[in-house]
Amino acid sequence: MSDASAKKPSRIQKRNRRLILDAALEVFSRQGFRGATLDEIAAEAGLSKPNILYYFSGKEDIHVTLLSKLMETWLDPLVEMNADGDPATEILAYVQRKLDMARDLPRESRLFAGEILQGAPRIGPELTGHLKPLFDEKCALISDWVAQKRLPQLDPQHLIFSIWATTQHYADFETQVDVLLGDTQSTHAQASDHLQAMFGALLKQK
Amino acid sequence: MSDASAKKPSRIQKRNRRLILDAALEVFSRQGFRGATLDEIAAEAGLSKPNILYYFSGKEDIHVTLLSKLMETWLDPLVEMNADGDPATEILAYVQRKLDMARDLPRESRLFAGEILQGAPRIGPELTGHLKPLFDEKCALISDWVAQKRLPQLDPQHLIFSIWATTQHYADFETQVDVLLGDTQSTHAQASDHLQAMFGALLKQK
DNA sequence: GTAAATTTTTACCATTTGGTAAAGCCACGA
DNA sequence: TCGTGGCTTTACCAAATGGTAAAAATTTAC
Repeated sequence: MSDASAKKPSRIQKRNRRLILDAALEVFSRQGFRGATLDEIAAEAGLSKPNILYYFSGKEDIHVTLLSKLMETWLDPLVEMNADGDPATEILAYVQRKLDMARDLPRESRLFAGEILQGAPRIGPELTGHLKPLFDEKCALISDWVAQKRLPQLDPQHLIFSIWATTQHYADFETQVDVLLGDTQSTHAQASDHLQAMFGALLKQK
Repeated sequence: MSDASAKKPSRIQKRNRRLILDAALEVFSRQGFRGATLDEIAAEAGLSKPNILYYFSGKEDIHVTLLSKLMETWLDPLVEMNADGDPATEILAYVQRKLDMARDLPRESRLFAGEILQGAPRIGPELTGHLKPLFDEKCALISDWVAQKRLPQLDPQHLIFSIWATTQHYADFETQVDVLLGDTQSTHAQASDHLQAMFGALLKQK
């Protein structure tokens, strides 16, 4: 009847697990799974390596935990896209939420990008299990909007790909963006203006 | 007086260096620099590890060689964007070349993406030395087109980012695209249609 | 305050990894 | 046929890496 996960975590457990996950996010997002080392994560977290293995059963456990927690956050902006609103407004608001998220959670974006780049060896099931149903649902919604002539003819699937690609680009390719733009302080605002204009032009053409 | 690189490479040297670089491209593009191992590259190339180190001075040498060779190919489509052509036509043709390249050279795209994701520790100088001047030049060209009213008001820098992001997405996030589209045979054609429509709408609005 | 439970450290270990030394192999010209 | 130079293999090595055992320290419950 007893369950290992039934006990409520102590204050120390909560603090240290958070320290570890935060450190691991930093390291995994830059080095990928195989490139990251427990020593590096330990150093970043300010804990000893065996201490880390007291809280997680291994390197993979940490990585999987990170990816699982991330998935919910990641899908949230898309979930919020509502069938009741104005089509173009809803989609442009989604673009904005996605762009804001790339600014606020760049490490999460890179973690996800790295995992997909490597062929999604550890997150594959989540993709088919969680992402795909939501993706299909929202594609169907956009298709409906098109059928109702509330949007011009367009390809819902590739529209969503374009939104993901353009927004996440600012997190995943941040290094390149920084090199090419110099030290502009207003990158986010410019990106927002551009993306709103671009997707606006696509969605509002008659 | 003698130079190590002066001797012309033998047939065997050319073949084996190509084998190694091809294998390394496969491994580095999936695992990143630190995640890749010489053993894996050796196995993929069908050579022994010491034999690989006979042709390259180390792991980093292979990686840098790959990235250097890649850079030229990578910038080519942008170089071809011509000041003499019709603005919208030139830009849309660039989008198409970039998309074709993502289809034809997905490993190269992922290699580059991985390097940028990791903060460009080994390609940084190439970015400022080669990419940035070209980027600036083409941004200036697009700016001119806008100033001449041959294009609507738009942000050249972020336009180019959007082109890179949307086209390379099909290579870098191939795993995710495959999961979400099922086994469609016509992904490339659909992507092409969508991107031409999207960037067309932006460039041709009055 | 003290015993029990939890957390942290110390001291390891087996495997993997990038890299080296040197012997062996092999093609080819004299 | 012999030697020479380029290529390949065998046998290593030191450092790094993921992980473990168990003692030591600390917190918590009573």
